[in-house]
Amino acid sequence: MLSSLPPREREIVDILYERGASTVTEVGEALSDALSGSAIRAMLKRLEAKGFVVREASENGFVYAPSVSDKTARKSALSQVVRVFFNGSATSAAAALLGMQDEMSADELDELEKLIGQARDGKAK
Amino acid sequence: MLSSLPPREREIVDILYERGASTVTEVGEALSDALSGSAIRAMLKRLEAKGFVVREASENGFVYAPSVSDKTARKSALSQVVRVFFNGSATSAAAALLGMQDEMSADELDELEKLIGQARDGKAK
DNA sequence: AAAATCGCGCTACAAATGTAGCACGCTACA
DNA sequence: TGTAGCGTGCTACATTTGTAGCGCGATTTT
Repeated sequence: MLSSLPPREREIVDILYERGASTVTEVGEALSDALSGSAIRAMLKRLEAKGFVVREASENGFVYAPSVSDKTARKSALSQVVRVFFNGSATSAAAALLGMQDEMSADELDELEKLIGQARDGKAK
Repeated sequence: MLSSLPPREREIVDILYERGASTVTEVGEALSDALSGSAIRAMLKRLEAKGFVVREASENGFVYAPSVSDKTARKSALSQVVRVFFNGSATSAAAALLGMQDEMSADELDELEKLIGQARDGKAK
């Protein structure tokens, strides 16, 4: 569980999910406050030991990536929030998302409507 | 930011959001693994010092509550997830929520559709 | 009123976390 | 062809977390 990670480590995996596989330097750039390379490496190492990230060698050094698939991670992050903040109701969470619609275009709303239709169909069957 | 909290402290605030204001004992019951009362109290104390929880005396001891309103916390939790796991797209997050629709009834889907309509109206104006 | 409880705060301490410094090997290029 | 620069992997260490034990006052129980 991501939520079992200490803040800094958590921040780093988050970066990895946000930016995708990255090198130590890239992680450093994304960090909220600058850290020494070795500090970052140490974090990454622990993360690797705990099994949250994997690394792979490439030309300019290692690239680190989350070991859990985006898909899985998303799902668990989402249900976490739903449980804690929305009484387990995915619907109210979705509603809240709608409320932050400054970032939602008309097209996106259409898209969502379509998805709702599909969900309903799936249910009907 | 909640995400700056160490795992255990985080777990405790989560409980506070999930269950609402609680006593030490109640927190203890909700905890994933049993802790001594004093351990919990110590956590809560730190949380209070950091300003994440507030406490208020009542008949049977203190009740602890998150200092940040549910509303605010929800919003920030949500946008956190959206940023990290959904490339900042609230829409795809909502879509993913739909995907977890085992828990969504037809009524809820209707409700959501209505909300989309409203969002669209708000935009149109 | 002595004894058993209960919630509380304090202190203490082991373990985990957060961070930097150092020495090493591999480029690149003056 | 040395020397300046990366990226790396230790090791070390201060701080923070995570947890329990102890002693205290208030409340209940015999």
